[in-house]
Amino acid sequence: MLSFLSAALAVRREVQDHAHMTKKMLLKDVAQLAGVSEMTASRALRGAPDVSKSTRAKIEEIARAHGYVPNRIAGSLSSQSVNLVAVVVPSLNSFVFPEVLSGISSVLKQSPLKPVVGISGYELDEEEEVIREMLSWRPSGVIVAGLEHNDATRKMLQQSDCPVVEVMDVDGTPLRHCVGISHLQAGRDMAAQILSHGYRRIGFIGTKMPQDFRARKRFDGFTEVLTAQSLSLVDVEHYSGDSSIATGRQLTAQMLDRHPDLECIYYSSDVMSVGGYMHCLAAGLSVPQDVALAGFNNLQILEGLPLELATTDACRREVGERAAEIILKARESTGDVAPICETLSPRISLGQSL
Amino acid sequence: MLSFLSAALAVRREVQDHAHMTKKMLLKDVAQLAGVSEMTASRALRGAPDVSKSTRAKIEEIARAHGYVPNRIAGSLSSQSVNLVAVVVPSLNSFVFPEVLSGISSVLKQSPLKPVVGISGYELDEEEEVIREMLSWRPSGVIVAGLEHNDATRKMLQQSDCPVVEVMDVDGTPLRHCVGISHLQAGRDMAAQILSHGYRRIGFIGTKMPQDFRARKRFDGFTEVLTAQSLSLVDVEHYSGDSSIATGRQLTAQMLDRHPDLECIYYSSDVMSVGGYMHCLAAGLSVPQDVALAGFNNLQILEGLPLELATTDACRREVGERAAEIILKARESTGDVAPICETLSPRISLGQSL
DNA sequence: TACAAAATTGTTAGCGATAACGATTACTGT
DNA sequence: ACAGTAATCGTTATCGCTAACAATTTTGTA
Repeated sequence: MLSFLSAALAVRREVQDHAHMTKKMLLKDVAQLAGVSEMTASRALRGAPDVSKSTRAKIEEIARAHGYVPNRIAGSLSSQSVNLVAVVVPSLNSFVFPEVLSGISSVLKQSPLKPVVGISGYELDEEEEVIREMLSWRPSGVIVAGLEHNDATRKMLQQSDCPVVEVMDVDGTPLRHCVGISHLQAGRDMAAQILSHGYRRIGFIGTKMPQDFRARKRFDGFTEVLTAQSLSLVDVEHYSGDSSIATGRQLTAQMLDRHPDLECIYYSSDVMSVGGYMHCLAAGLSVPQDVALAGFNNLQILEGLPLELATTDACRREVGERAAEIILKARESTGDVAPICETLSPRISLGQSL
Repeated sequence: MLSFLSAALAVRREVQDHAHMTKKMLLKDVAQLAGVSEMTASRALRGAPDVSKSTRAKIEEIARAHGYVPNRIAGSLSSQSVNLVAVVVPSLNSFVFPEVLSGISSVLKQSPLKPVVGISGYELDEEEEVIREMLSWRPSGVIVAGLEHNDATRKMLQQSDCPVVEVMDVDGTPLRHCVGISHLQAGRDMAAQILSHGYRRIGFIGTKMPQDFRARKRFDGFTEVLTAQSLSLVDVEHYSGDSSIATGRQLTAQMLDRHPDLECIYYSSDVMSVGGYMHCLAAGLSVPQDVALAGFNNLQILEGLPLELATTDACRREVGERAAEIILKARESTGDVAPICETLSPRISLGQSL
């Protein structure tokens, strides 16, 4: 039953014997062993042209046999180029950014560029530090979530001579390139949908606004439409910390407790609306008859629930793809690329919860 | 209502004016402007000693004013040290690794080290490439999920002169350091629990085994205990691709369709067991009366459900913390650190689904 | 066969920072 | 005021690799 384990062990032992024989291999060592100059070895291992088939093979063979791992620090310093793209996102727990990353990776795979992720924790000062750290490695591009940065961050990004793409949001002035959706409009659209379904007593549950600019914009767009109809939110609840199903459930319970006649709740995230739905399931409330629910992001966790919850797709994967394409385009062209700003159209899924 | 937006715009414009005035600042430029040597500027900006309070202040001021971002490529090449820790995980979508990362980050924050994430996609050859890439940057440490690697990967990791910690699993022979739980034992324990509750007609739903060694070990441990009781799994379902609630729901529906008399299902992941639970909710089945469910990982999404699902906590955060601590310890001590292997004890939560 | 063009290899000079050590200046006590 | 030590600051030599260009070999062709 465990045969695959013992097989693995046998292989490992065999390899360990070779281990101590080898010391830190340098390009110089490979070159010497191959009887060529460092330059030729360098060219061969990089796949550069101007190396004969035979010597290239010999060099590659020696490098592999000795487990040579090129020192990219030295290489990058010399060639003045780093095949990394800095990707700065607020969090990886929120279920939303992994998909953006996935879009970025899939596009970058066609190139030698590799994404490197930094986490800003929804804090502008932390973001500054993360970006400074990433820029100190002189990446080939920067993709950063959001349009809001502190002065120091903006200055750094502008002075960096690599392409910068701000993603996820288009409501504001981008530093240069930008891909995303209008959260202001997403909020407005969902409000319109909710109103068109006849709901009037509406509540909102969302993150502490100063932390999450995009959630704030959705909130603003949402209330803007309500106000235009001379309506206002019956109740608003703000939480700090990560969104979670548990928090969504708890806050929903509290809000419905305060306002049993609430007709609809708009959440700043699907994770929260799922929590709200869980409360309804546990409390025996039927959705949308007793209360209607709507979230945001169109996260994967919505799939498979007994009921399809209303949401707005934030085009996360596509945002990642487009951003990466802009980086690639800027890399190819010699001069500056004219600022590109792509506004994607978020799609509302009404599901069965409205 | 949108006042915070226009404020942001005003600030941005002001900054842009400065942008074009500055070119690529080098340490040499900072030094020159401060009227000191490169060395003093370097020392000042690094916070190294042997710089007077006043000159340090002057240099820092100039650097900040001109938006100088040190070139860590040059710095690292010179100092032969890189303050990065490579973290290689199979996926970020699976809900499980972000928490490991979080544990790592929290510990590394006490040091100058920063984690850098690489994704191996549950493929050993992809893992090899990712690790080669990371090692080429000469990190101060490597944390990699799993004990199974191909020969080339093992060789690289052994030859690298930085500490290597394999995490999440202890069933096998670690290259050197290792922190995790025994998945074999986790499988056995859950089987024992399920049997002790009287269930006999049991099914299993899990990932395609060759991809995920730890899921395979849980499966092996699980069936081992069943076999010891002369029992065998009534049904086994394997899926490929990422785990998701939708897949869990669908496969559960299919399995219960094939075997309506099934008493209990063990899943390789909580994401899947939640899906199973969703099927039960939708199909009007009561858990555990009609069917008992058990998952693995103790993911956050379990919190807030109407019913607490049985699971095993994989100590993800703690694993990350311990691994980072080993890296730090190895960094401090001059010589080699004796191999450390920490086996954490996974805690089973029975919840109400068994 | 010879000679230019093409293909392959080698040489020189950094890339931008820092370690190590040397030089200078600033204090300290008597 | 002056030796002696401590606090600052500067000079030199890399770090490991790669552009750019020079040198060499191979190839093609008249």
